[in-house]
Amino acid sequence: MYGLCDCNNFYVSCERVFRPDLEGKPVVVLSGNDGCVVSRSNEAKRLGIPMGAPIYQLKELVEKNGVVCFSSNFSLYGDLSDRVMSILRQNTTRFEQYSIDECFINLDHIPAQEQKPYCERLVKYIKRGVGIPISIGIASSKTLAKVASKYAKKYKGYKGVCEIRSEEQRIKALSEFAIGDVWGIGRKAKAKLETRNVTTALQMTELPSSVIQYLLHKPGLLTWQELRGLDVIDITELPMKQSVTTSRTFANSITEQSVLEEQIANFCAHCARQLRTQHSVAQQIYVFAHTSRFRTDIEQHYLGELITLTMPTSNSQELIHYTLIAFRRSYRKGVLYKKAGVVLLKIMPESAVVPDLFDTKDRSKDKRLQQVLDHIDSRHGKRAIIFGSQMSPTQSQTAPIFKNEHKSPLYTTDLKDIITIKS
DNA sequence: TCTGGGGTCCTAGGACCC
DNA sequence: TCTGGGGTCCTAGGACCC
Repeated sequence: MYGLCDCNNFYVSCERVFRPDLEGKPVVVLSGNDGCVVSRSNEAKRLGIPMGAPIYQLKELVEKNGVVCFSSNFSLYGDLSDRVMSILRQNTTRFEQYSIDECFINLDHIPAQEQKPYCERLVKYIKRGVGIPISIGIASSKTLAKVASKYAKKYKGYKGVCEIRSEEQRIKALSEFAIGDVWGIGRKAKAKLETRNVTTALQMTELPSSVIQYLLHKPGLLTWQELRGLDVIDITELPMKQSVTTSRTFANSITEQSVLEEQIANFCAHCARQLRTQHSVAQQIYVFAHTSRFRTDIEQHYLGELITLTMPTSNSQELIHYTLIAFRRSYRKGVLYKKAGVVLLKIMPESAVVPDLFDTKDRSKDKRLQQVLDHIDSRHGKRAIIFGSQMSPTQSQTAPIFKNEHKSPLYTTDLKDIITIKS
């Protein structure tokens, strides 16, 4: 049996840990650049604030009801996520983290009739110890456990834990569960199933497998089996990410090359640092930048360049160097760039790199330098020391690049001294 | 005026091989 | 007139997730 543990309204709950006065009030957390609503308290949901809505469209509703808005604060959410996850990890023999606020725990080390009370104690313990409310769904497959967790969240009477164990419970739960809410059924799959008059999860399980295979292929078939109680979806925790992305939307469009390059260098450095923390290297870089897709008054422009390196690396300086070369290949003067990003691909463990006989670079020297820089970073905080390319050489940009007007405190020391080195 | 960010898996089709 | 069969690997794009 699995327990799917899901933090309730996670980002909002994180903000409330430090602001208990906001309990019972409508609260939302916004995406980067204070754009869209990405997390809502129950009160905000009740006001009809939809997930993903641009906040500027809700101005009136927000003001009228005193909705409290927060900019996203990912170091805070990551921190609280780690605390919740480490408790759950200690309470199972098999732990699989699925996202920042969700994980599956195996419950087979506990007798069947004890599993529900055990999970109820976990819910209480995490609320008391970390301050985050969670829900747990118990079932024999991951998809059914997700269904159960939705019921646990929906009805107060469950005290945060709902289980689907008997066949009767499974039929009952699925017969009232909308097809589009099933894990793995997105917009397209929902539409296809509706042409076969399927609107509930139960009706999907009643279609023959051949029809599911024809309509939805392998992923759909797996979901179908899971809904029937079979445990077939594997969430193998990849020890290493297969790609690393850093991208941002700017508060105002950027046209100036030097300003854009500074941002792109920053994105690249951020990716490279992530690579090093997982002791891996990348052999490909994809850099992109484009105009706002919502603007109809200007010509859309999309820049995307892929570079393959002869030697995979995690060295910031080297990655920034090639990223900027790629970027300059297609930067166009006068274009209003609204978003940009860097993706590192072809990732492999550092230990798997085979030295190149004809390599002209002194890699051990580069590595030692990088280690010193990382050491300074870890001691004095991120961006304590940065490359020159990460700072704009021109001062013409006066408007802020990003918007974060409602960010909660970081509870970490600010760095005043910034050392710059030539890159 | 203003509209997020970061991932994974699967499939079809092309290139290439014998 | 008529142009095979079987396989692998890679890539781009679609779909989905939180």
